[in-house]
Amino acid sequence: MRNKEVADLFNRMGTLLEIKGEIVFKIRAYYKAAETILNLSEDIETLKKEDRLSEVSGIGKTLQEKIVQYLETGKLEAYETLIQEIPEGLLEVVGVPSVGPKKTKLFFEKLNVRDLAGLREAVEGGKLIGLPGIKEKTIENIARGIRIVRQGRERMDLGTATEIAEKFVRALKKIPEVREIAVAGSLRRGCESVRDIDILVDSVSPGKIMDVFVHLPEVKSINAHGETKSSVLTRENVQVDLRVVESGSFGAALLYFTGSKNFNVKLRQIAIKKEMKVNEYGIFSVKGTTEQRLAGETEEECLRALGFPYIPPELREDIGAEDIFSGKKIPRLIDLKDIQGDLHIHSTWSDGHNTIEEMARAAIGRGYRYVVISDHSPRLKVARGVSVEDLKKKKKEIDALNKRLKNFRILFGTEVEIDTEGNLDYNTAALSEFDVVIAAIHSGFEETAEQLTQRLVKACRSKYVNVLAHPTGVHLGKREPSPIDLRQVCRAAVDHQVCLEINAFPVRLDLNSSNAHYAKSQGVKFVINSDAHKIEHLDYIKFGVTIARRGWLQKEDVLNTLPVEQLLAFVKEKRSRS
DNA sequence: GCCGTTTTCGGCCCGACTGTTTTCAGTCG
Repeated sequence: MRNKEVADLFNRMGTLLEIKGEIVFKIRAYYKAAETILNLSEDIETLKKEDRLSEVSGIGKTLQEKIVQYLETGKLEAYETLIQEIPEGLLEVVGVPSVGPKKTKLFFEKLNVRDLAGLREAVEGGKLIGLPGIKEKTIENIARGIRIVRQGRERMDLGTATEIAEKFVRALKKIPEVREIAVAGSLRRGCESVRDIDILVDSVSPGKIMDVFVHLPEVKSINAHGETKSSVLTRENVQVDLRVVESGSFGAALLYFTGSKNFNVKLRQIAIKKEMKVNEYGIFSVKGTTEQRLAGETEEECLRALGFPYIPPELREDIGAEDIFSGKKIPRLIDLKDIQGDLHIHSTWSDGHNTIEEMARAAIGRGYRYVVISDHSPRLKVARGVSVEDLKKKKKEIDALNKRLKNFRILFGTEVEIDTEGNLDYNTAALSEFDVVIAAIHSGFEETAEQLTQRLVKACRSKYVNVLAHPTGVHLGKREPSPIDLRQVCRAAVDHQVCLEINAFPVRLDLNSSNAHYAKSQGVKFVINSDAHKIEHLDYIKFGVTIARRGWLQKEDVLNTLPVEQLLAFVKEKRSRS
């Protein structure tokens, strides 16, 4: 897949054209194309080969030619020409907070600033003083922006972001003037990772709320402090934005601040066609110069005014956008309460922190009907994988516990290693003893895409494998997803009755939502698992459900929404088949 | 640069905050 590569190229093109001062619509076309390509479920090379690039909306004749040229030669002439004129280093300059394309151009033309280092020198050398529209305050802001860039504001995982957001929500809720409060933005949409946190408050005293907010102990510095909108940086370098509106606008504001950006743009375009207007204060009908408010209090009401049913935040993305805007029915998405058991849980038998009993009781406390204790296999030495000899003892412990537990089943499972040849780390005799077998790759990620793909495919062919855990191996901030051929893996999974896991561990979230959406289209069945290594991790399951929802999954797509008997029947059927 | 059951030309989402300005441009989301 070279989709990301092409998308990056177009994004860079867009930014450089912005600095150059091209008309905004041309620039927007590049950005839009980049985003579309990034969200394609199909390989752009396949589309090119099959001459179907023109089917992609937002990609016209010119961009098609550019894509073809780049894919074939590895270079784009237009880009090479552009960077002769606008240095590539300016891409990092324009990335500095409070420096946009206009200032970047100004610094380049007047001071020959060509990259971030150049900007820093110019600021420290006092060179910015005297430039048009630049005074002391602006220079201060730029200096701060440079510091922020150098510290690196990375994307957070959903777990970290949720924690920080909850801290702010708790603190703000204590203000009596807060009538309602909600987290919005990418966190509400459940994005795999988020860059900043958006909070929305319903109140008639915005000033008071703002004052409390910017002075909370978590706040390190204040980016902006206005009447209804403020932005701060926490001590962990996380940006938190707060917006205050009144009740009549709360739904419209929530809709607006939840995004996604593309979703909002689309809504507004539709509104215009219907002689309506959408902003954060409401939905209005526009007749000549008179505006009349039609909705605003709740999201449902706003969407209804525009002719839509309620659209869950997780679906307000590019994935499936065409279905939404063409008026297709919104399916009933899977819900956390549909989950009957967690199939991927570790215990002290390998690298877990809690005993089987402790994990089981915690699972009972969360309303589950069963769990699979799926400890690592011996090959994964760092995780103290369970030896073949110990498996018998472990099974005995589980059997004894099951006799004591009512209305709950502990299943005997494993997360068995797939070695570099695609073989499993337990022999057939051992594998046949498990109730459920999860297979996973934890090493040898440096292999080629083809090799990695074949390892997974071969694992699917084993009559004992029921689940492929974290199929791409992605680990936020540590490891990029393996370049596996998901199409082949999906086919093997369907052919051999293997479920693909949505691993809910916040730094993993693997499959991610777009992969899950694609896999569903290929007929794949799923399991959603926490991969818990201690009791508290069991709650991560909610992030997995969020990802599943973002992938348009329904209850019937997910195996661990079934009662234990049907789960075991699924395993039995495969074993009897091969 | 894209796109079209009002258009092949003339549109292309909307508003807050900041810092610099005497009414607005730039940046951000």
